[in-house]
Amino acid sequence: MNVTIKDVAKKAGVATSTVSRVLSNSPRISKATHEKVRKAMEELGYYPNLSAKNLVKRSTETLGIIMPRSAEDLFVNPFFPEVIRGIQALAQEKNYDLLMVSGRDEAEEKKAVEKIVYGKRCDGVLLLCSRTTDPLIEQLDDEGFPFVVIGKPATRPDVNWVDNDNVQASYVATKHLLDQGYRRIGFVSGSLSLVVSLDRLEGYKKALKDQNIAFNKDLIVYGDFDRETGYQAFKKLLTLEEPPDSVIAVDDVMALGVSRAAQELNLRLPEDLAIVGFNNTMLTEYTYPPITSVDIKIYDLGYQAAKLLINQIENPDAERKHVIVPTGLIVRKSSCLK
Amino acid sequence: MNVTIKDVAKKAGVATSTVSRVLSNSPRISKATHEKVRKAMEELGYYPNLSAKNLVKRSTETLGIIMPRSAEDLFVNPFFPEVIRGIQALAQEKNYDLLMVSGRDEAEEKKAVEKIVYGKRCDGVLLLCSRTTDPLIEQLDDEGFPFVVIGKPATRPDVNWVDNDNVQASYVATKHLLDQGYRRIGFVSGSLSLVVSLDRLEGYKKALKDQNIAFNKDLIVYGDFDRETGYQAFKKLLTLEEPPDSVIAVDDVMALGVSRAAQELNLRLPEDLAIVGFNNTMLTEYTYPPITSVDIKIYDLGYQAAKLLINQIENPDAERKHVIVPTGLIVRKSSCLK
DNA sequence: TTGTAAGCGTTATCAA
DNA sequence: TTGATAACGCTTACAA
Repeated sequence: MNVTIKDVAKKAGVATSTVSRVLSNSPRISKATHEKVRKAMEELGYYPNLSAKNLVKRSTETLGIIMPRSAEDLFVNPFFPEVIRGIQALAQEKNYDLLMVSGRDEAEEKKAVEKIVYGKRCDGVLLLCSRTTDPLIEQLDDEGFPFVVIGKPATRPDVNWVDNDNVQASYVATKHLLDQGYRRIGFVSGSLSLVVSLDRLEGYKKALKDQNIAFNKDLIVYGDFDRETGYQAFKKLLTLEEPPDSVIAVDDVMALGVSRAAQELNLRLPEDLAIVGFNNTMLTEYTYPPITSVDIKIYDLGYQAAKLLINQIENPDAERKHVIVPTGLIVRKSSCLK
Repeated sequence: MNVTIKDVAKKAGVATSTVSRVLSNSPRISKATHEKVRKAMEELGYYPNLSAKNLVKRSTETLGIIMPRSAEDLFVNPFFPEVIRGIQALAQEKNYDLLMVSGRDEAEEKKAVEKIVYGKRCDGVLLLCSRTTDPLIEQLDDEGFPFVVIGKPATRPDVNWVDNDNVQASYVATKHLLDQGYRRIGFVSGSLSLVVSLDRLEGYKKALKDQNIAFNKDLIVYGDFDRETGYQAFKKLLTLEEPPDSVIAVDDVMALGVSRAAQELNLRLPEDLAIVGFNNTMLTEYTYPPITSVDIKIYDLGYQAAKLLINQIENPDAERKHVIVPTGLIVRKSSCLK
């Protein structure tokens, strides 16, 4: 049989309310009874039933994480585990649990999210990037349910989000290549329907402009955040009359594809071609030479997102916030002539 | 204000128990009232409160996933996201939610697990491999709480687990190299305190024996499941008077380290050196040439583990089970002369 | 087929 | 500083 607060109360010779107070470390309790009750709990092996607690407290101390829908997003890109780590770190600190939600398609996902949101199984949810245009955002927003998006949403930029300054980050990356003497910088972008692609392209343009280098749209190619399309994108760049002397890819995975293509063609890195990626995942070390990458501080993104979310949960009237996580450029062999 | 079962009952002009029956699709309910109640729910925007349900049903339809403790395990090795995918797939099917648990150290983790287990926040837990010698296993086992380990535990091999036949898998990998004509096969192992390392070594030995090739312990070196130690391990093999003509690494990450070292030394793959890895992660495609790897079906491991766990939860007297997930060898360029 | 009412294990209010 | 007791929102005998 299960040991409940009642058993503890009986054993300690007090009322259940007293046990409850001990449980929540209420100050209105004498040291003596506190000890007495603690001892009874110990002896009986008591653990509070969280469902009961949640029911009456109308909160769960749980954050929902809406997972990327596609296997690729989840699996191929090492972004995901790292952002989870950051989220987990804060959750741990604040004593929150983490619930993972997913669905194979939009309908299934919607159902799953509604279940935990309206079912009050969590107090707020985190939306991992890649879904910055998700209808879910609007639904949650209209509902007034606490949530935070990792990655600035295109449709409702006024909701809570954490993101990098991608314009700035891309500017720095581009400037780095220019400083190294590269002049024809190819740009392997993701779909322009993603804010992140647009922003990074903008930073790239800005850096060129600052150095009075004309923007050449032939140098912009598009991939899909996977290795294969990075590979293809670079091959396309090579068909240009004047191929690039360097490449920025908006994701390490695509940068890896570029590196692979370059290797197959016996291009020397960085002499014949410099490569810069984004995200500073461990993938940068998975090729030779290692790849320079913009460190977007994935862990911090997760950590800050969780922090913001918990803050919103605990202060319902707090105003909405946008958190910018600073980036850095990690220079490695692939772009470093000197 | 929150809409509850009472509001629905009132609106539909029935008792709360009737609403509850509709909710659980009880057959003892007339079609007419069913419709009536459903309509009321619809109109009021009713969603069942899961805490209340869990409280009375004494179950949560939630599985706990005990995450790897170290960031490396979680992050560096792509095993993790893939096994989660498998778990998630089944959870989805069976309508279970997933709770992630972690702790930075053993004490913290223990507390977190106890909280959700004794707090009845989940009905069972999954232990991800890498912890096949965890004291947690014994604790949960003694407690009689449903759990499944991914990876056969060293200490209590009689608990529920799912794993591959690693002896067999390694046998096949070794035989493949022998069939290709390689004779001096280096073996980059993980720590021999792990069952998986022992098993894979055994399969290697067995294959050699079957071909009457003497086992040479100098060809066995040890790494730590990361790229750097794979790299170092291979360098060590090269100091042998007669270096290997091929290498099996018990993990793709280490195989990648070997590949890197070989590349730096201008060894041609597979002519000068063949490489075979384990796990068939996408990393095998991240180097040129792509690496042959034993596909241990990570997704299936997760899927089967969740299946076994849910079965144990729903049939408490079911006997313990060990599930073997079949492996395959994915031959790629790194080991394929022909 | 439906309704009544007693829990499930907590917290919170109000008295004492 | 403590104790009764009424919620919290649901399920489930038992009765009707």
